[in-house]
Amino acid sequence: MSKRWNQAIQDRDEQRLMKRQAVLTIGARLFHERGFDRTSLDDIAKALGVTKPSLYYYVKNKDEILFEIISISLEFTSKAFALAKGQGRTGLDRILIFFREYAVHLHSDFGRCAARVEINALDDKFKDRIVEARKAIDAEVRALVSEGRQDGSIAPLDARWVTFFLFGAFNWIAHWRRSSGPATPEEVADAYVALARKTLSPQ
Amino acid sequence: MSKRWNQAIQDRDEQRLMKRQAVLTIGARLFHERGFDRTSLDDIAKALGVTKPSLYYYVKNKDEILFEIISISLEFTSKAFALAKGQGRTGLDRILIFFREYAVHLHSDFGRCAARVEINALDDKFKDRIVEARKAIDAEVRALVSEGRQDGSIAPLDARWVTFFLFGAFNWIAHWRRSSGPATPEEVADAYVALARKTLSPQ
DNA sequence: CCTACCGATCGGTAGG
DNA sequence: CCTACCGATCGGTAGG
Repeated sequence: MSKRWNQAIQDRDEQRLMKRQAVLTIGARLFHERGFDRTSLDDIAKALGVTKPSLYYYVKNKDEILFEIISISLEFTSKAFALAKGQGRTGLDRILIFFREYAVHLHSDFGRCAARVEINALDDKFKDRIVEARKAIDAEVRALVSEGRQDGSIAPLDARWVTFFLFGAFNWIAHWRRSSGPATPEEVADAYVALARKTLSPQ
Repeated sequence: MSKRWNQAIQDRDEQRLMKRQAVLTIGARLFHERGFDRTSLDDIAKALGVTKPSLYYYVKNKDEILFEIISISLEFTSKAFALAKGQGRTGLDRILIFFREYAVHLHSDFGRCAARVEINALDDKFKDRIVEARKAIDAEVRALVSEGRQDGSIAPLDARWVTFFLFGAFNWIAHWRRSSGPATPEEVADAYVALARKTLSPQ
């Protein structure tokens, strides 16, 4: 096979991946704005300038679009966690680094959609995988709380409650933030991290 | 008109109101579990042991069911706020009394539904009224934060951020709490109020 | 309070 | 990547 042939295939695959990404991004935006059930595949296709059947060249079905969006968001969240574990010295440090990354992520199309859109519509197979991944992240943050309690950087709080409490506070950003708001994502993140520090720190 | 006649009418009206209440309660439960769009009027009717057209004797349409549920929840929230203002001495006291009532409310069918279900499906008239009522409550809680800052019971925090932060933390209860969970509503409320106190209190 | 029904929407597919 | 279409669901109504 000539180089040109390989190149052509690679370009085609790359184009396809990029277009798939466009489907997911527009999907995330519309699902977040109108909700999953109130967004039709025609809506997504229209926003991309194609017809509905074309979408099936890039995704298997509507459920897969939402599942992929949430998967990508969860991968980002895991990376934020790894970063926090690598950079932070105390348990408190690590949690705050994580939540700062997470707060900024909640301002992106994927982050917003993943945190806000209900997954009820998905079938059990998809739903279970998402619930499991979320539980894993929840468990990791709880573990950081325990570390922080032991190294003295975090007050003796119930890890379970405070983790739910903080995820709720942060996830809510996806509900009220408009992209055209007055504050930047970083400003919101800073304000929220300061409040999280106050909630967690000893005394 | 005889007494018996008046009594009969009163009974009929009362029965109708009670049945309307049953429609709303079942609606709230199903909307919370499956989402508004994924709950059909047939589902609600079936759960009540009647057929769909019968529902129209008690409510105007599907939108009105959700709007009424949220209105009732917002009325409860306003009452909680009035209670807090009457009982609390400091700004911090008042906010914590309010959020304790609110946290318990979030365990009821109406509270859960109002805090979790998206209102996108409603037409603008309904939606605007809900948004306005929510803004009013938000403004009242912010005012309590300012009071607390002045009387020294609350740290010098940005009232806007901390109010969003706390509402997010509490509203999230409606997302993860199962009625069959290990903790009682009061235990959850106490744990959350303790965290809110830590977030707000000076030092 | 029910039977029967309409009109619209929508996910997905056939076939090219 | 498109035209044309199917089958199912669902809110709401007619008429009793």
